[in-house]
Amino acid sequence: MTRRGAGERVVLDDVARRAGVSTSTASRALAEDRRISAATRRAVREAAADLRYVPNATARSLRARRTRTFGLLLADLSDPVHGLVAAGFEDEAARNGYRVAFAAGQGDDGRERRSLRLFAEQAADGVAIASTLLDPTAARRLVPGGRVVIVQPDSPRLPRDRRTTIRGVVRTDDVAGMEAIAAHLVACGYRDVAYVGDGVRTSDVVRRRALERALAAGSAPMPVRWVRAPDEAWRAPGPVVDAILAAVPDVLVCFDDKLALSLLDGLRTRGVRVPDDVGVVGFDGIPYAEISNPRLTTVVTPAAEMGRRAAAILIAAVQTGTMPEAETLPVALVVRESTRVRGDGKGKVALGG
Amino acid sequence: MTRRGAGERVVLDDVARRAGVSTSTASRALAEDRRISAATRRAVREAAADLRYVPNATARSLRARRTRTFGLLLADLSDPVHGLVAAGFEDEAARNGYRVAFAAGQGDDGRERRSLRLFAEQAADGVAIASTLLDPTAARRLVPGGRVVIVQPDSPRLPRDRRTTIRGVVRTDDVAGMEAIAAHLVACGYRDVAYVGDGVRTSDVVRRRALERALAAGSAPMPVRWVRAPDEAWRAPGPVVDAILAAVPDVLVCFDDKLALSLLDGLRTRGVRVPDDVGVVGFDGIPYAEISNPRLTTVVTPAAEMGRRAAAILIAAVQTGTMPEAETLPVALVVRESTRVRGDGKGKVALGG
DNA sequence: TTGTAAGCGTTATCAA
DNA sequence: TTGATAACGCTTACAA
Repeated sequence: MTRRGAGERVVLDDVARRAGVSTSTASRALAEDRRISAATRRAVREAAADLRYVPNATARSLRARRTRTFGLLLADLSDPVHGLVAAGFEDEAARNGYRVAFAAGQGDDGRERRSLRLFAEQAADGVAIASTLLDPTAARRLVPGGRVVIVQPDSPRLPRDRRTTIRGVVRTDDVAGMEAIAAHLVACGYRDVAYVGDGVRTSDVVRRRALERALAAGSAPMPVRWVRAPDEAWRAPGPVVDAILAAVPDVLVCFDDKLALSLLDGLRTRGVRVPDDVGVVGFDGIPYAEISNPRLTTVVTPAAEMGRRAAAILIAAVQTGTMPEAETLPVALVVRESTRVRGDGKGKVALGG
Repeated sequence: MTRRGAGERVVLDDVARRAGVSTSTASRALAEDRRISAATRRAVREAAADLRYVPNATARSLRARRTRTFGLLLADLSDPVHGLVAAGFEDEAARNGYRVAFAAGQGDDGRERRSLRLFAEQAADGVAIASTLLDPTAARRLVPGGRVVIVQPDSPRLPRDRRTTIRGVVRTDDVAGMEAIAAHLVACGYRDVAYVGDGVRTSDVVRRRALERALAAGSAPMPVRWVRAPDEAWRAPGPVVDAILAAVPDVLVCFDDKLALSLLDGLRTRGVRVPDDVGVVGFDGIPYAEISNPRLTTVVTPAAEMGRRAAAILIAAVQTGTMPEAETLPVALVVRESTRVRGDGKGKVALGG
């Protein structure tokens, strides 16, 4: 009864016994409690080391009523943007002593809810959700404690303009990004602009509207055509390319880089040259956009930083007891090869007038 | 004392009380224990639903001495291959009721060990490690229970050839992949072959050796030149491109797709045309290789499937008590635009073929 | 069929 | 400065 079998795990009692103290003293000693004498502390530390004691986080969590675990829910771990968000989140969390449990929602409402429930059962101290259709209120209801931060919310019920105040949200300044794109398009002399996106996702609508508004506001207002590309069009861009070929615009502004890069390939297949025949602009700044051929002009968003901020916000929420207000991170237009200044009416004749 | 405050979490006792049964009956009822009458079970279920009861996984784990959690340790979550491994792992784990905690080791030995220790404290039921320098034996020592599976081990102490038997390992058949590449190079008529890699990582050495061996074995044996590219060369391929330009070979076989795609860009910058001036071959089959310009000839490895197998192996190990033997997953050469049949004075290959 | 009680490994309270 | 003891919330012998 006294001796533990070979396979048994070493517990605090074993350490205490070996150090000749009580369990509580051992516990306090390992926590470097000042009330325990230095000598006793050392003795306990040594006993623990000798026995290769590994504290049981489960028991500790049960007692402490906090797990030092965050949940991270995202649509797809293999997506480059989400991968970066996850990397930043994990880094910041780990740096502060938090573990990260994660789940992939696959954009499926049911799966997302089930994952949140699992996080709730785990008693995660906080949950971050990336690119979800759930709005913060709904998500919070599913997480006891309601400590939820949403990264790049895609809820139709959530205001995304910069002025609106809301808590527990991290987003990029997409409007500023589109304004920068618009200015660039004007500077390049593009006239016939088309936006490529699904028209459904909130972030898609926000970006398109921002582009329209920015281009309508200039000294020479320009309308924006709209090429519909279903959500997963980047996997098989053929139909979208067909739609584009029906009336090739001067420049395509794409919802994101994945779609833009996919169109680069699709257009090449059909013999359309970028940027000679048509310019292409992306959004996100995924790593590959830097080395595509042609390299992609895009708005770079700080994906890893968003993850880090999400973790930081949760940590702050744990410490202060209140959820910090939304953060909107800056973006930057990076002009590369897929757009360029057009000749003064020379070269290609504009199709759209 | 009887009534819980508003913010308090609902526990099993509350459910039991509301259903008018004891805690144990409630517990059994929620577990659909056949000994509990159907009526009681329903009553308890309803009470739980009314109160929005969420079971406490921490308490359950403490009692059950298993957490239904796996740990996943990989170098970098934002790497496309690792992202896919993680996605597959999470999918298979979730499908079987396991949660996944993950940590990024950043290729740093100290971080890896610390992460494994955290998994140990968490009492993870199993741990998967991707692309680590730790060999299974060392890793197992750090994880109580030793339930560890290594995906694409990179340990110099681990045999990677197909014949050697070992437990808890999932890897791709790199040798077969390189043999396929060699056959393709021969078929294309390439004579001057160069391998680009760091010469340090075990997987790098394995791939290079396999290529050398395969090319030496043909009816017309060919030597393989070796262009050194430090581990992170893909981030800044300039120096490697310089080395290549010093004596441009017929074809470059790269350690992985990241490096190959980066070289595609670097070569283009210097005016070297692919595949006209030099062929390029990658390894891994990351999504972007399908739409690069030119599209990349590469060996496609089943990254997501590796993750899934790793999870399946851990699940089997939990159930059977023994770690299954190594699995070697098949790979497939996919010929695209970055290589092509030489000579015979043919013109440029048409796009989009 | 249901209830009582013990215990999983910690930490915090209260005494000494 | 240290030790006994009671939780934390759940599951499962053992009783009834």
